[in-house]
Amino acid sequence: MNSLNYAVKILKKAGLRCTPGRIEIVSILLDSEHPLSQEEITAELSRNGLDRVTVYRALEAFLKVGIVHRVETGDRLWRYALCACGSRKHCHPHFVCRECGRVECLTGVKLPTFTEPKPGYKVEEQETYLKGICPECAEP
Amino acid sequence: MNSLNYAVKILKKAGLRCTPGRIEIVSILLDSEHPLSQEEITAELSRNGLDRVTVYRALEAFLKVGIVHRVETGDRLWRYALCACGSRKHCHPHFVCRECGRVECLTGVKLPTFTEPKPGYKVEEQETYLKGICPECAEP
DNA sequence: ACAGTAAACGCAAATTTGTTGCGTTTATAT
DNA sequence: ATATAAACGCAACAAATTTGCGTTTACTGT
Repeated sequence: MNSLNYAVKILKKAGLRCTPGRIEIVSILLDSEHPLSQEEITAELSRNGLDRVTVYRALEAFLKVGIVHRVETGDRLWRYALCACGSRKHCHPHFVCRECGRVECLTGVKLPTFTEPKPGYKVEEQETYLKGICPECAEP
Repeated sequence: MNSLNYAVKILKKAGLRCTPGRIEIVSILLDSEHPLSQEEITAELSRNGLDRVTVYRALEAFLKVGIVHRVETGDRLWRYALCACGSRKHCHPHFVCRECGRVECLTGVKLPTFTEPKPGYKVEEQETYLKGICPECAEP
């Protein structure tokens, strides 16, 4: 199934409307290897793209119904990635390159789970960021 | 030793000037159980406090010489805590309460260290945020 | 197919958080 | 005491995101 059709399916399942704009956003996220910011998404939209605000609102709606997760890596940009696990909890750590700023989901890396790291402190969500240098930026 | 005297010591050791403003900022951080934002610090300053910009610049200077570490927990606020370990790397995870927004350093909790989670991806710094509900906010 | 309705949209303006420029004050080494 | 670089205050700026509001559009139920 191509990503446009799959995007429709995702939106329908989430109970959101299948507008051309939202379908395209989901499809862009589907095709991306890493979480994207509003600006990156807007840049990939077809010529007569969407308003910034519309993209922000769509992403917020996606977050609310749990089809994306949101990461903040220290550069004060929200980035969004489709969330296979279907919850807002981050099931994997994220790698952030200090050179190019790209964020990568380390889906293969398992994390220890903390439920109550200190008496009375109940954990609902867990995020780990590994910051460093990615293979492309490490090139000599 | 009271926190004002200790603050002077910290600043001297870091090679920074002991101005009344910076001494007070360090002393506020010393007395705090958790990382503080510029706004929280400014609120705790004595009546004729400091300009926002001055606080930001002081915190930036502290970060540069490594006497504080900075956390960003997803609400787009920088928070700063004195750093016993003397490095900018975060040696412990942080707990973030979804109700009151307060951030706590989990100094007792050990984390597994990743050096190369994926071939070619070199980790320099590692941050873990545990988000949930703190004992005070969990009260019925 | 068609009308009604809530969701989605676009545009303008506002908000929030942090930064820069620049002239003045002050801690500290000499 | 004095020179000087660090620290400061004020005003203006900047980037990312949010809010308000009127218009358009996808979908539900005839």
